[in-house]
Amino acid sequence: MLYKTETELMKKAQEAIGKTFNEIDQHDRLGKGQKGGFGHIIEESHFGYEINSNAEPDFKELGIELKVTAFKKNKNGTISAKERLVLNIINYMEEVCEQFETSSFWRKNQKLLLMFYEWQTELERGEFHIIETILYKYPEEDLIIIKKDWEHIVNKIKAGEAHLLSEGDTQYLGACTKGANKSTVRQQPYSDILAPQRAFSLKQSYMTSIMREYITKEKLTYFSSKKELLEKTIEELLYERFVPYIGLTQKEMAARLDVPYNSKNKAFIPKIISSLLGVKGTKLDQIAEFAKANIQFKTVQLKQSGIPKEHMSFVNINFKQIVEEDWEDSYIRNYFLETQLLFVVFQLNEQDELVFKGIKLWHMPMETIENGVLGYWEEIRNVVNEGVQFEITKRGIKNNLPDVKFNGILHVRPKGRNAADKTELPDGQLITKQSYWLNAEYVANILNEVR
DNA sequence: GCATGATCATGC
DNA sequence: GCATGATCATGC
Repeated sequence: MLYKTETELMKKAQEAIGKTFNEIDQHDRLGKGQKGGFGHIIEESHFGYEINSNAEPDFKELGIELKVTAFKKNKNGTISAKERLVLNIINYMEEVCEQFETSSFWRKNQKLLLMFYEWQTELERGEFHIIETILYKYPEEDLIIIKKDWEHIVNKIKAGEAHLLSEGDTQYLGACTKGANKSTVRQQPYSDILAPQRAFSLKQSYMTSIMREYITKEKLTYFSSKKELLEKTIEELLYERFVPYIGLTQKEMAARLDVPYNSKNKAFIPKIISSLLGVKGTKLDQIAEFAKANIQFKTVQLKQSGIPKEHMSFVNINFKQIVEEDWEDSYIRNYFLETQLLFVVFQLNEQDELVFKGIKLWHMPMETIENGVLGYWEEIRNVVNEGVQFEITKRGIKNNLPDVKFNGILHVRPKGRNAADKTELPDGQLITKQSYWLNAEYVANILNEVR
């Protein structure tokens, strides 16, 4: 079946909206023991063409690649991409010979026919519905960044460091591992070290923003202009925006940016940030560059010694999940792989005022994730699997989860409404809600190079 | 003065 | 009511 125009193809695509995969599948691909994903079902049964794995786009006459991808509903009513969108495998030997315009990524993926289905854990796979379908062309602002990401990946291969590629290195376009297992490796041109096989991918955060734009109709705001993006990286633009305020107290910053100041209420800090970025009134998670690249901001208060006043908390641990997940798809690994933190750093001066010191855009190095964080994750699982031991002390209820001294990177500590705010462990015991915290000393080391 | 259990404030 | 970012409080 040939589709001659985009309109014709999209008309056909839209016929799938509202259908389940069971209704679409004509080749019993959902039956027991059958492999192959939803993409295969749509290709074969809905569009009626042969499955291939060419370097060319699926609908090659139109230069359109088909992708079937899932979103899930969050507890708060928003939606998120279930996963990153995995594109073509990177041939390290060949990609380095290309320009962006002739690259395998661009040739295959410049126009994407995206079909979104909702992932619902309580349903059988065949019961999932196609909810929306769109012909996606990258907005100009995004394409500038994607091109830089591609160049970053290729430059790393050119430096003989294909084995050191990491998803956290780039903003929207990533190089994610793809293979049967860790031993799936490939040759690289400028080093003898075999590198894990990787594919180009659109990051989960980037996919989430597409889905929110088209499914729940959310609008994002860019803080940077196309012109600026052409000349500078997001990181450079951020520094540029923040630099004029270095040395000012929080109160002075608020005054200069015309934001109401209240030393008791830290909510004015996000307001200061959106204001100095030039998008006053926009919530930080509605800033396009932040949402798409998954940049989360964190304020840090340094004591005069340069050590943060407090450890830094993250999400609460789901203990039932952590004992069941594999490391490769564990929550904490993915969080640090896919999240960039924007540290907004203040330091207490002699008058006990908080003075703006600078920012740092940071992601956790792969090595730290695969050693330190992995070790900590394993230890939590060990303790939970053996049954957490509690001890009542004068200061409260103590548990035997690995503490702040375990590896100098992160630890687990209570975080809830109060000590009675509890969650269930896999063995049925109750425990005060616990969160991951990055150790203050570790954060201090990260911030050594704050500009 | 840190370690660590407990708690606050806010937004949705 | 809950998640999240942030901070308090005190025994050691």
